[in-house]
Amino acid sequence: MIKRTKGVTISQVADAAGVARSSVSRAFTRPDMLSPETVTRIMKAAEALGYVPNHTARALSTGRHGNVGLIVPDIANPFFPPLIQAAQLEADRSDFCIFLGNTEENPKQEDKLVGRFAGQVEGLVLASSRLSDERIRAHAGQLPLVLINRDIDGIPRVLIDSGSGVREAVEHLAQFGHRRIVYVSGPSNSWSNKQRRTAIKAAATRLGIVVETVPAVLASYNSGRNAVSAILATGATAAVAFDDLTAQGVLAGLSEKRVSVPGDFSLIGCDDVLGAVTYPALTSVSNRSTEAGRVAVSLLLDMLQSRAIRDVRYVLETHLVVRNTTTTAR
Amino acid sequence: MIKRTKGVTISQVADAAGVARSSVSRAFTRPDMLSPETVTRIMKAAEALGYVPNHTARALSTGRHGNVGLIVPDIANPFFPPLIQAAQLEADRSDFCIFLGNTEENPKQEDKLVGRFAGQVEGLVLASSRLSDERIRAHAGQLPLVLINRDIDGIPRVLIDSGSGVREAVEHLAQFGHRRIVYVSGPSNSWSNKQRRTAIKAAATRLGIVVETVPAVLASYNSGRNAVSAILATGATAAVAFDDLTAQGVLAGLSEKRVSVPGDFSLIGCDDVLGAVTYPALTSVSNRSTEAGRVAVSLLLDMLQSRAIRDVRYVLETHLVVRNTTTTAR
DNA sequence: GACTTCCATGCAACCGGTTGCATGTCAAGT
DNA sequence: ACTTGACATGCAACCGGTTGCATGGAAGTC
Repeated sequence: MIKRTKGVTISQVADAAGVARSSVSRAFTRPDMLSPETVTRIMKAAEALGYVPNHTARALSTGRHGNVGLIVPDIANPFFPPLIQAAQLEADRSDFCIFLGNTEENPKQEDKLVGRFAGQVEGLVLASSRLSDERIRAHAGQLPLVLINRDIDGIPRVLIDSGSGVREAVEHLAQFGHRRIVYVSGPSNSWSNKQRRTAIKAAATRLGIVVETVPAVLASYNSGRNAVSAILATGATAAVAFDDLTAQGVLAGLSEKRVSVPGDFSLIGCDDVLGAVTYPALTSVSNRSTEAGRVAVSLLLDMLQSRAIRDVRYVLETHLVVRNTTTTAR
Repeated sequence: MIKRTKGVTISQVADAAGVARSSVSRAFTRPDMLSPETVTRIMKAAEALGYVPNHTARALSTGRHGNVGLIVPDIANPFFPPLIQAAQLEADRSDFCIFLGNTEENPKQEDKLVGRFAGQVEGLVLASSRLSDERIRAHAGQLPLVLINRDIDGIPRVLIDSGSGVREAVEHLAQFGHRRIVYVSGPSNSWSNKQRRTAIKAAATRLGIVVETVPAVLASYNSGRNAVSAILATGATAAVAFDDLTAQGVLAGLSEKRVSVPGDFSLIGCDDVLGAVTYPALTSVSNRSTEAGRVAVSLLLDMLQSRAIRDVRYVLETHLVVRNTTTTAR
């Protein structure tokens, strides 16, 4: 049977070392203020007792928790894990901890999480937030906030410009002679979705190509698969999907309907999260989620240190990664 | 420019409502102790000032943080997101928050995270921990701990018994006439890896089948792919991989080498995280990670409430899910 | 040897809540 | 009318640290 040791406090260490509580505190936070002998004596006593500073108490008196929150809509979406990892790594470099929240694409849950985190983190990164501008502004009034893939004036933000990559995608299809294409859209309250749709329309118009939009509701394999009938009904010869997951679903749906890719139909994903693991390997718009995670946290820590709110707008460009799901129009 | 509002404290609310601080506190935590009129008066004042209780201060005096930690080795591994989601959902039902940590498969990082979390959570779930038994025991002495896929006496644990499914996998291959198979192993410090290897050997021995082990170092697409030459060199006609990701890598490697699956070679994954999205759809051992996450958190919350440490050993059975990567031995 | 300086350390207030106990009030019981 | 008790509220200590200021002793200066 394992038994729990109750916490050793600073007072016990102080008694053991024969000093005041304040000295123990200083031994840990500002050892330069104490004589070296006192520090070692305190440290020895602390070690012997197994003392470990109480994070909560420290946070209460200093107002510094040493953690930042990161909220994402869906951990299961392969777009986010690299972003999370990079954020964690960057936070780690400054001895900060990341608290991760998953909202299941649900604004109410997101709101709740932000409120819940607010008291225990020094700042927050909201990735692909599904909240309204108003709610985000309100939260930004409470604590330092950095946004990823959400463009709101006055709030520091890191934007992955899939526009550049999507433009290349449309040009790529145009070169292959496609004249009628489909955009398989994602979540309607997603900033990226809006951005991609806009970029596709603009590029297509410029090149004299017709674009139709087929909604896939969620960014997922199944909604992509379910969208296939609608896609084929448009008579298009190629599609660009909101993301790789959706594209993968479309790929599966097409194969079920005996539509060969790229022979009969060309397909392009977005975010390049699947690499070459689909069959055939998916042509996709590159992803900068790792940089986005890193930059967002770095920006946030910067704000915390300088206690200033900057109106930063950091844009990361993307490009088309050509693989095997695109070819000449039938 | 957004400006930050500094926190409203309980004293300000007390002054505004003309009551003592303790009454404000009670209005929020035990309103039944106060007269209804006082409660509404306090609530009105709190509302007007925009008061929100300070989580840290509360945690300091009550010792209850209202969060539990969840530490996983690799968020990017599709085995974990469903587990994380389920854990979060279960925690939510009791108004607990999940703090997620990612260790990048690194025991040192894991140790650090546990220490870091220890002060801010009431309990911890370690999923597929890469720590030594000693370290885990040491941590269990500090705070309530529940393990997933790690079997240590005296510490509550939830185990996904892939043994049952793996046994079915071997029997399935035996029925198809395979006499020589390979186990593509995973991380050496993974409990699941050990469990699976043992189960395969046992089942194979019983059925008179030869098993060779080829290591894939990490549980990943690339290590699976890189293991292919070694796999083929054994002369085996089928393989069981540590997990689906590894299997997917093997699948890709085989296809590169023009070895057709299942025609020339049969392949079985583990954890069934890819569903039917590979091509051909992967036969795999089912996964109970959702239940594992839910049960682990529920167990932990239970421990927190009853302040007792139970020696629970919760086992979840698995089964073979047959798809299209297995057939008669060549 | 007296006076200033500086450094190491202690004292006590503070962070923002919670909670056991004391106090005061009012209504019911006898 | 006096006791009793229930109930609403306030007081003050406490959770475990941090930090501005006071203090005392040793070293430095003339």
